[in-house]
Amino acid sequence: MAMDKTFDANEAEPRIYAAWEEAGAFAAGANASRDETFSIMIPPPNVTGSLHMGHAFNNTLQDVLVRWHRMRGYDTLWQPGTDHAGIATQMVTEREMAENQEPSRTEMGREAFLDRVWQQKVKSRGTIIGQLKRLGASCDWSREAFTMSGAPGDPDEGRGGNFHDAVIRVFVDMYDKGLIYRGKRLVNWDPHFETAISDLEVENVETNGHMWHFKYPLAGGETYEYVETDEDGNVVLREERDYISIATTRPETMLGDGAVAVHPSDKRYAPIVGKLCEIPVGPKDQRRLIPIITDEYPDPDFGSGAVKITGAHDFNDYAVASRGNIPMYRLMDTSGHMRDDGVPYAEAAAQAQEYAAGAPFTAAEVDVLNLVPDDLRGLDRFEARKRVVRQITDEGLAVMTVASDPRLGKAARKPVAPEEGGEARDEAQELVPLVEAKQIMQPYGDRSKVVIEPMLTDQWFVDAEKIVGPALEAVRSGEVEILPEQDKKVYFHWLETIEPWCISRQLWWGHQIPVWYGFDLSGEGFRDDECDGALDEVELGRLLSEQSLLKGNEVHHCGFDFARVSEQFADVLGTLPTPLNHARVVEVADRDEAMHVIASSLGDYGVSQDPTHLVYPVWRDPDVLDTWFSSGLWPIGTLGWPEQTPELQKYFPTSVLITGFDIIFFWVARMMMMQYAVVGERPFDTVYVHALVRDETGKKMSKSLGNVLDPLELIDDYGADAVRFTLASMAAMGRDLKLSPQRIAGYRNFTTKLWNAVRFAEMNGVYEAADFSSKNRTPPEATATANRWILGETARVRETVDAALDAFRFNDAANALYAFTWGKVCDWYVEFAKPLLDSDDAAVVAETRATMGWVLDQCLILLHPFMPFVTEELWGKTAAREEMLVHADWPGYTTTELLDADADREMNWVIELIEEVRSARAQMHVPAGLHVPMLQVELDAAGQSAWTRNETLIKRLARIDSLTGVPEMPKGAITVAVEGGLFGLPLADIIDVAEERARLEKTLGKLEKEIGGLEKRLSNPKFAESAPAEVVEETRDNLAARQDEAAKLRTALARLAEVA
RNA sequence: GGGUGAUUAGCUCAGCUGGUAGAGCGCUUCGUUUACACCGAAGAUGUCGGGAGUUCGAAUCUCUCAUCACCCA
Repeated sequence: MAMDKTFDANEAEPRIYAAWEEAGAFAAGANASRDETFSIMIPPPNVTGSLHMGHAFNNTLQDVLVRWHRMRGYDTLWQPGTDHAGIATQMVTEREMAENQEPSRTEMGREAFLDRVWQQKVKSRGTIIGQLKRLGASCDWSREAFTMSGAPGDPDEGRGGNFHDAVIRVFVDMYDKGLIYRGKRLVNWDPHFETAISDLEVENVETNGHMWHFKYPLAGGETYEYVETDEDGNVVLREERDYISIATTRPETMLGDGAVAVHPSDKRYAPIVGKLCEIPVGPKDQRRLIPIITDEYPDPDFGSGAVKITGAHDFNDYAVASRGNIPMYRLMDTSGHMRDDGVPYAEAAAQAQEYAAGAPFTAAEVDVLNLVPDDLRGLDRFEARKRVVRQITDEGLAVMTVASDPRLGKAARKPVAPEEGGEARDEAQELVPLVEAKQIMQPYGDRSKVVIEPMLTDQWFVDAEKIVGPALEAVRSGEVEILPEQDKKVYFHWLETIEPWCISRQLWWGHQIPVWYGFDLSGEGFRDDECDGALDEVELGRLLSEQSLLKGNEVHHCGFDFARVSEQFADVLGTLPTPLNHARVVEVADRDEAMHVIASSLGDYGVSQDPTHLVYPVWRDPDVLDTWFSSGLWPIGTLGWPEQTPELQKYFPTSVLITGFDIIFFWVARMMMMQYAVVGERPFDTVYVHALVRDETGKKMSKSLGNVLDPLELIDDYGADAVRFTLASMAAMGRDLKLSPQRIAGYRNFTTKLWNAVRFAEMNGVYEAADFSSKNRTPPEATATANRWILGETARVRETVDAALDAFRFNDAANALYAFTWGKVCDWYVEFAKPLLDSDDAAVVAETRATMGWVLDQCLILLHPFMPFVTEELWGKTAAREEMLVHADWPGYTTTELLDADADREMNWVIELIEEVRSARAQMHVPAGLHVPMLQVELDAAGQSAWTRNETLIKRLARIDSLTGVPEMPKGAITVAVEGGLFGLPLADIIDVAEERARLEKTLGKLEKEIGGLEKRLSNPKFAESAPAEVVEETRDNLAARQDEAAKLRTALARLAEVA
């Protein structure tokens, strides 16, 4: 069998992967030989996603651990699957629908749209899975899960488990326990997708913005003395004012102001606290007056120190408004346009004025009011901003400043050119509106990339504070380990200050919230004047009025399905007077339909007086759950919970979670909270948090920067093994890794190196010599020092790799294997073996073949978790094997068993000698191919026996043709000094004496520097006292050796001087 | 503003519990030695960001300054 010179990754990888799958090599429990389990849940990629570098990194690390444990005989499960990724998938699907000119989402309606998304899911699911397979991920694909499996419309229903049931069950359970509630709160609203999103889905980006300064005139033209003082209390400004100055970055929200707040300690505004001021925008006749209040929130040193309070459109203002019972007026609709509903402005403003004057109000009443002036209604929020600014400025209510005010930013300060009449103007006199150029943090949706609007809406929340306790305690106590250490702090910090988690999304693709609403028929207390337990006619009349229904409150119930919820509604109805207690609960599409249904049903009853004809319509909450609510259940959900499946029993809690730091909050923390909340157990023992993959300049890879390295292209170019090995070798804990194709090429070369080492063995009959079929091969007995040495080195690297992987030090493991395979096996052992394989002694040849065969097999085994393809290929190509490499037994031999200290010392001496000779030759320009004689001046007993045993290979590798003992170094020879020996190369005629002197002096210089340091250390009496004995001894030995070598070099230099 | 981390060879980075600096890539020179030119041999380059402290001894521990990055407001 002749092997090619290189490994053809493109040809071999798909073939090998198919063979693994064919053999069921990745199935849960495959190759298990012990009871311990090892399980990993894949962080589910988005079902419509494609493999990026972060996935490649993340999954390489998982695969290394999984393959390692599987080979070690653990009962191993790598659970794969994908995430339905609510917003992302809905976005992708809608984009494709638009490209194909299909009807839009709203045109086709919810049910048809969901069918369409399911099609999309089925279509694109294979992409990411196929890409993971190309990477070599050894997941148990027969168990592939999906975070929405079993949901209505799932074309695969029955296969892939029923994640949907688990999710709904958890929602209901948490609802029943009071951990989930509905509330009107300020949430981050995405005007593009028209849904609420969680804090974590908001990206704050520093952008160039403006801060406008406006005057809010005091009501009734009142004035006060405004006094500003410096730090020492000296008055720097004193003037009569009839306004309060407000700075804002969002003028359009002024329309919804409910108050102006100042800090209670702010003396400047103390005279006007409690008075009213006027919002300087809107129709002049209906200018709204709002109170000036105090609150701890305004920073007196920032801006004017006075802050407008718009509770419905700013998170800080929301807090102030909540504290101060300030009405929160919603100004925008779901798409970020100024509201265009409700009564005309004049009417709304009049109502608001009553609230400002102290009239009682409810949140619902306030929310109905539209305080957008008629001329601004329906405008985009940014357009409205422009108009508001213009209106105020035109009216002269902007705070003015000189044109040279540095706060205006560079553009404003640009001097006016003379030809434009600039010289004639006195810039300092010209006043312009104070619009500060300012860097502001602008919130953007992480998916939509549009500016997020804080919006006051009804949403569902998880009361995270109530379930955070066990998640915190588990990490504090060490029940769950988070690596690296620093990420624990991040975890703690977030959980300790956790906010309610908004879990409802106004999307269609997702788990629909299992809550149904109905009209609250008992809310206002029915009168039963006739005391007959039946509804009075007047009440019926009231109910009949749709207007009454419109204003009525709603009740809701939560349950696993409609059947269960309808029982709950029926129970409530049962407490109502006749005929309502006879009503039949029916499900309708939405509130509007419910209104018509109940009205006509009551109408029927009015005529027929037959209570059994009455129906009570309920409608389901249209919202779906945040994707992370379901992926938070990934560990138990994929294992079949709520069923107590054997897999759940066996593999839960899982062993390790490997994930990027960017989803510690999104996912890790939530899995912790939810697993404890639902099953009361930790989801995993250890969390290994890895860094981000960046480009070679350290920038985050992003499509917009165009610096993405596509792992699939890299796999095409260099092979999956090279990509994997690169990632593993760079996986030092806690640091970003900067990836360059050059580095991957380097590791591709490594696979070639390995390939050719095996090729060499194959060409030298290694694989014909022994039986490679047995699964449990023991290390061969070796007599030759080189063979004994490499056995010890093999044991060393095995111990290093296991220790490193045990500690999640992937880079240490990979680098140790690289150094061993290339630096020890290829650079030295293969070279040492050449003369041995050429030996006339058949026993030596046989022993060397056996050793080489075994050592190379160990390379394949130990490298397999990192480079599964090339190793499997070589494993199968070289011999008939009992098992594929993927199921080979991971070795357990130790240095205690295999490391021969004498052989180790001897071979290191041989290596040193060869290196010294080579170095001397190269520096002295001795032709590389020339075989030269060598003289032995001094050689101790150990050196003598080392030489004898390894003569042929030393001669071969150092290009020496003979060794002759001489009493002293001849003049003009090249000196080679090693531990316990002094050699010379008598090449006086071909070398340059001056050059040889320079070479020796340089080496001597280095030695002397070292000797100086060592002597200084040893001469310090405190060193001998305080340092550990072995350190002192080591230092002494070291010094002696250096001094010995230096002495030899000095002698050599002296001889050289004689020549010159 | 709060927090976390980083600063080591030309570049990208290792260096875990303090013992006197390493790798890969790049660079220079040499090389058709029958595994490999995706190779081999040899070589050069570092007051480990500045300063101070603890210690017999600091890249490593402490403090401080500077610069950069990321996360959260």
